Amino acid sequence: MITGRDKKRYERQAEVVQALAHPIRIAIADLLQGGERCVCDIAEHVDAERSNVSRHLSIMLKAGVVQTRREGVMIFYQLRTPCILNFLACASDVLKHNLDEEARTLA
Amino acid sequence: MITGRDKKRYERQAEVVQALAHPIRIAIADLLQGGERCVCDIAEHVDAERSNVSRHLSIMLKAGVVQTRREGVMIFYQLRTPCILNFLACASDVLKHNLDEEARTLA
DNA sequence: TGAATATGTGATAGTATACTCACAAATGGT
DNA sequence: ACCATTTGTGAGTATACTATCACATATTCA
Repeated sequence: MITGRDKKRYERQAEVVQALAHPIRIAIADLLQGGERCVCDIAEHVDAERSNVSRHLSIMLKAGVVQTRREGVMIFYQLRTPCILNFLACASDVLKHNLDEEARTLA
Repeated sequence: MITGRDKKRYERQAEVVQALAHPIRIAIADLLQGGERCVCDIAEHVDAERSNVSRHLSIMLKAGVVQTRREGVMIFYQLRTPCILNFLACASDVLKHNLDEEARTLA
């Protein structure tokens, strides 16, 4: 059986995972592979309104997935740990498995 | 700018990530590290109703995160790829960073 | 076939999440 | 101080998610 301590840990881990569980937030993480970007660049790249992107970024920031640096009027966001990219790689891996299995089913 | 193809990919990756973005589903993934388990064992371990666990498992199954094997009346679930565990490890890593930074802030 | 057990599903209600609009806050330059 | 630009936030609506209950389905055994 799960203990109360485990439950807390799972809840916190879930917050981190949740911070990447949205197409726009994944697109942001993917973009930030190439280094830090300001909000306006991110918004343009993912083709979403700035206020919306700002909200997504605040979710990622709160979860500790990204960190910020101010330079003048702009704020640059970057990934806080490279292991975040493993999320994306593993997700792609799962998708590839799904396709393989689908192909096998149809064959 | 993001292309339509990218958007589809991000949406699909988000589905996979979403399939782990819940405390119970993380608890399940954590449990399945130790090998396949039937639904009844999982439900007991995560301390949730079977119907609820069944739904969470169906989400994970649909996303391709787990796979099943029937044995008599029981259905055993197991992780489909070990890289799933990286999700949890990386989430823990992020949480550790968060604690470190909090400690630095208070110091 | 009929009972017993394990698993999955429809319907519902409560909660949370996401997007948009309008506006606030912060900074730099004139 | 004022204005322009970038970023963040409150409010409201629409959508999606979660948990629960009751019931359906699938399998085994007698």
